[in-house]
Amino acid sequence: MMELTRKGEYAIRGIVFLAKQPTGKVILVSEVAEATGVSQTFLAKIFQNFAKLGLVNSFRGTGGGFLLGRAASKITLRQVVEAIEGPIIPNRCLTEDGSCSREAQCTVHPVWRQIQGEVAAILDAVTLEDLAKEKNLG
Amino acid sequence: MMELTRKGEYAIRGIVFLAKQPTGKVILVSEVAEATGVSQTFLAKIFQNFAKLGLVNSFRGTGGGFLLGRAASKITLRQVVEAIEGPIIPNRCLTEDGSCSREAQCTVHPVWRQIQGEVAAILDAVTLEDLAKEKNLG
DNA sequence: GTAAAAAGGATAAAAAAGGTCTTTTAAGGG
DNA sequence: CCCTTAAAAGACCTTTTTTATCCTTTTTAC
Repeated sequence: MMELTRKGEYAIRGIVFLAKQPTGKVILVSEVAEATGVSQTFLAKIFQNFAKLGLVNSFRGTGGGFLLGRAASKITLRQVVEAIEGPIIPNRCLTEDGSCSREAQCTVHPVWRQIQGEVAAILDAVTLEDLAKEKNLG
Repeated sequence: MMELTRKGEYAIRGIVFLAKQPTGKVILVSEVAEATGVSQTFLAKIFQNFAKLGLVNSFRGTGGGFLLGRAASKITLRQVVEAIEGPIIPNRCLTEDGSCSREAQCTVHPVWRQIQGEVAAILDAVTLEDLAKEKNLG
């Protein structure tokens, strides 16, 4: 349950790699793919997705590539995950207000809401800046 | 992300319906299916699954049917969800110790662990007894 | 023995995930 | 200013998973 897809996993690896680069440096998808061990074409699609949402900026043609769309400290893990996996929705009936005809009586409903809230809060609290830091070994 | 499948949703509806019945009363799958609005054959599979794990008891033949395998207060929502959806694993690398070669360096890892822990705790805290209670309206 | 009910196996349609191929855009040399 | 080449963007295809459905078998009460 609640498993991140490969796409989501690759997405995080890729954008964290970008976040580790010097500010303003343009990086090729091929570089990111090699460094993260992800298929280049698949990663390219993921980055397209990021670009549409402004999480990364892209430049086409010779000399093109990608860089972060804003400071690493201004991109949360939640934004990254939701860009690729869609909103955090543990159950269909939380998708839209009123879509769950049983909402008023449904005792499970508040549990999903609670999970949704907790997960969102955890992911909101982590930025790419945090993730790009080298971890203390030992 | 983290969406419960239909199967998981039906499973919860079905077993909560069982939990609402008088203790010891044997219920047909067809009854549960009708009451919950789920295809009978599909629900039957789900209940077979529950039976294997002892969450419900089943009786074959004439006069057969299902009832809870133990008191509703002793069955948690987590047990129900994991019976159908499998363990709560937000990322593949949490599946087994050592399976993530990057674990030591991976800065994302602790975030998934935290999510896993929070979600498990929320689901652990809810029992079928809680879910079977009529909700206060108004 | 017959009918009722769950168990189990096989199959199939639909959706999602994963991956590849073609097109468009842009830079730079001649 | 055109041609070539590098690179992202977008369209397309394949595989796997989900979501079922149907049919046969086993079990049990009467």
